Amino acid sequence: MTRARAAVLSALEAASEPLSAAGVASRLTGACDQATVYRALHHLEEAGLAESFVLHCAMHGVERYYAAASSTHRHWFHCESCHRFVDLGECRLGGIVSELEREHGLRVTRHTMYLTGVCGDCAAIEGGRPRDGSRGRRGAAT
Amino acid sequence: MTRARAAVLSALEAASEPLSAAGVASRLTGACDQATVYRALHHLEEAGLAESFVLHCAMHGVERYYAAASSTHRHWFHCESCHRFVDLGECRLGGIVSELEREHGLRVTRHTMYLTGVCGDCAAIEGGRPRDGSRGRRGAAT
DNA sequence: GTACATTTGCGAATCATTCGCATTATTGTC
DNA sequence: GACAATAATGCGAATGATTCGCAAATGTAC
Repeated sequence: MTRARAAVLSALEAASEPLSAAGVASRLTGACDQATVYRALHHLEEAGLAESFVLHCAMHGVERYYAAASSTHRHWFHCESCHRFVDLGECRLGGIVSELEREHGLRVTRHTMYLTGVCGDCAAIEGGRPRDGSRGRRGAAT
Repeated sequence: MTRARAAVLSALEAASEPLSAAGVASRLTGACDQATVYRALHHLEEAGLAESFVLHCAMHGVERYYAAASSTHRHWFHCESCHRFVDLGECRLGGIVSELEREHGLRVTRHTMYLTGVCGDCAAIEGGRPRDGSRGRRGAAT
């Protein structure tokens, strides 16, 4: 594995939540080019070392987020107030997915699922700004 | 409701599957500006008349797809061969979502779920091009 | 260590989506 | 039905994530 790819993979593994390409790039000290980050992320996903999904959030717009692949497929919750992710743990959709697969005669190769709303921390602060609201790049948080 | 918004809404209602902004625009005879289509789609979604999700497909790239809101929340399957959507019917995630909400102390306001793979028709054609593969705009179907 | 195959950097290009602003359509009110 | 106030539309340009082309640099097999 090349240096750039290894660096991108460790960034994903070190993170406690999915990272966008920009998020990965900002964590790479020996900065490598953004095109390389994108290519590395593609490569890691194809190699089964990372999983990704596309999510829209008011603060960051539409971006693809990557997480290092764990032993089991996982899903995430995204807080629309603090813009952090909460790990929802192992996927529980197996039953529903195979049910739908059977009922509709499909061959499902992949599924995407994520929840959005307000996390416990932010809910506790009664709709105000959470304790860590300092992560955005692009404004627009109404 | 203005003419443009009404036109966009009927396009969504007439379609048997979710449409991207480009898809809506291409079905509007008395063509209105693309910016207007985007604004109308936003408006309809805010008004609860449409639902949307962002999906990536090899042929069309990342796009947001809109469907006229029916009485119940629905989910879709996207075929990676013919690039059509299959309606999976009423959402069955209620149980799982509230379970996760409780377990993680979240307030879930929205969830996104979709399946991708090969639909029955395409599977029957053994990996070949399906009967209707003539819908793409941007190349890249490897 | 050499030669060949890959990957990286850099800069420019794409593509969906959004913005600014002047013009036009809607809508409630007389 | 005409009028004023408000919101929506068209047009053109801008934005932001992502991708491409190509030359230089790195990784890998022998």
